[in-house]
Amino acid sequence: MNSIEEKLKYSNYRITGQRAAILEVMMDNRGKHLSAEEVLYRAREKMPNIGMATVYRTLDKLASIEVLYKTMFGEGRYRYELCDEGTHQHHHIICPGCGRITEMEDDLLNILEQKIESQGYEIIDHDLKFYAYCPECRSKR
Amino acid sequence: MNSIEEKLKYSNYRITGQRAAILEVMMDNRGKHLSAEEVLYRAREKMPNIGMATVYRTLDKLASIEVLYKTMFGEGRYRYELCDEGTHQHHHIICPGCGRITEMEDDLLNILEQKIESQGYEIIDHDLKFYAYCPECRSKR
DNA sequence: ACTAAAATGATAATGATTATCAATAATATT
DNA sequence: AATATTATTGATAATCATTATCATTTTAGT
Ligand SMILES: [Mn+2]
Ligand SMILES: [Mn+2]
Ligand SMILES: [Zn+2]
Ligand SMILES: [Zn+2]
Repeated sequence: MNSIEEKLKYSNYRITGQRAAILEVMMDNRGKHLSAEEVLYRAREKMPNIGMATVYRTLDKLASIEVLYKTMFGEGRYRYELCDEGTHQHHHIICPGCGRITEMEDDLLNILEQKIESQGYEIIDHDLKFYAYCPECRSKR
Repeated sequence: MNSIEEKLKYSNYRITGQRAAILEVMMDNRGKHLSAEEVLYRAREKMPNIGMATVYRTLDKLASIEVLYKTMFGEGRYRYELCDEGTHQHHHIICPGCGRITEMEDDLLNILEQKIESQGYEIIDHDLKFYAYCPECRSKR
């Protein structure tokens, strides 16, 4: 169960026009971290009458089957992005100066996860964020 | 600048009765993760007229000088706890079944942080969460 | 075509956080 | 000590992202 198609198939929920539009938006914006509002705006370019409740519902559904990754970068609203396929979800570096979000691949967490699993837990997900001034913002201080 | 007293002193903001009460609440609940509402409730036991705006203001202020750690465990509201002194902030394991939060010490992130700093970033903070079914919740499935 | 279930969109409701502002308290100045 | 200046407080209203409601529409299975 790895590709988006498989996840959708096994979720057995209907691929309506609205949902396809939202998924397209997310795929068109691979690597970006979109808020529900931004998704609504872009989805309306494909489907002018789509409502915001549908956007919220669909984003949550896609997140629940791990097609999307839903997280908050400390601004009081969730953002969504396509999940990494196969590999571990990447980490984020958020600059408190300019708000820019950088991504980071790494496998060190596997070690921690093994430790946690050896204590009887079943890991579903993880979320690692660094708050760090980026090189540009640092030079401006 | 490590102990709470030092942090308060260098922050030079006034230690009013309300602020002392809130700080006391947090110290009485070391290891717990309290919402603003819970802090309000407990603070009112010491100071019946304290208002909720003051609680929010104070919690944010204490978080800004790193006396408190403010984070969200995926339920749409922030929670606050005393910062670890000296050492690195610990990590959290959140059980999607029962909501229980477990803490975890570890130093592996130092390696990642060095990597990030070598790229010119200046790290302020980090936040690592694992979402994992706890042993009890696992056996109930 | 017919029926049952699922999805949609408009709108209202919720709930946590923030802003406002007059009243009060703390500190500095005389 | 009295006064002036500044910060803090609490009541309340405002904000804003997310959720709930519900009548209507769409879909899938027969
Ligand atoms: Mn990302
Ligand atoms: Mn903790
Ligand atoms: Zn920056
Ligand atoms: Zn549990």
